[in-house]
Amino acid sequence: MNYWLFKTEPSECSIDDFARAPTTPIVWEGVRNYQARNFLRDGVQVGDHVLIYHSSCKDIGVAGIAEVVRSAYADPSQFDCRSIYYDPKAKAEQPRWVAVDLRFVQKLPRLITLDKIKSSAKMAELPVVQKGSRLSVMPVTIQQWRDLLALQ
DNA sequence: GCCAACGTTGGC
DNA sequence: GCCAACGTTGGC
Repeated sequence: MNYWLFKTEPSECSIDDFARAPTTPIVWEGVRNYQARNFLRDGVQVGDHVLIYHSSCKDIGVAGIAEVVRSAYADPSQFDCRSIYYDPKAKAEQPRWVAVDLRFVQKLPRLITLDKIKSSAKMAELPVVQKGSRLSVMPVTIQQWRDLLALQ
């Protein structure tokens, strides 16, 4: 089992959206970066646990936890010309992008803020605090997972 | 809205 | 395959 951190802009989809419909699978689509896609396609497995991280917003940080319930499949939004994620170069017989499905596990009682993560020496190696790190899907070690959740 | 740090594109 | 120009991300 692996651990991950997924970034999302809460104005698009936030932990509260998931909490409101906790039994509805969360379709994680729209990843349009090859390195992040490769993690999704080759690494993310059913049963993996995921930190939901809110970015590009007022309250930045880890907001909750989800679990993978479906591994990588062709991201439907790449074929949808009305979608902001539409990719005219993607072909049905050779999809470029993949999606996974998640299940809501919990919203953390309090956000683990980026400030707090940065101020923890144990989190120095966490990809999300590395300079220039912009991946929306990043691996997290079990130790980082435990240490991070211990910050709350 | 600024800007650093990427990633992508396309001409050559 | 190089690299300049352009686009995007995301914290501040």
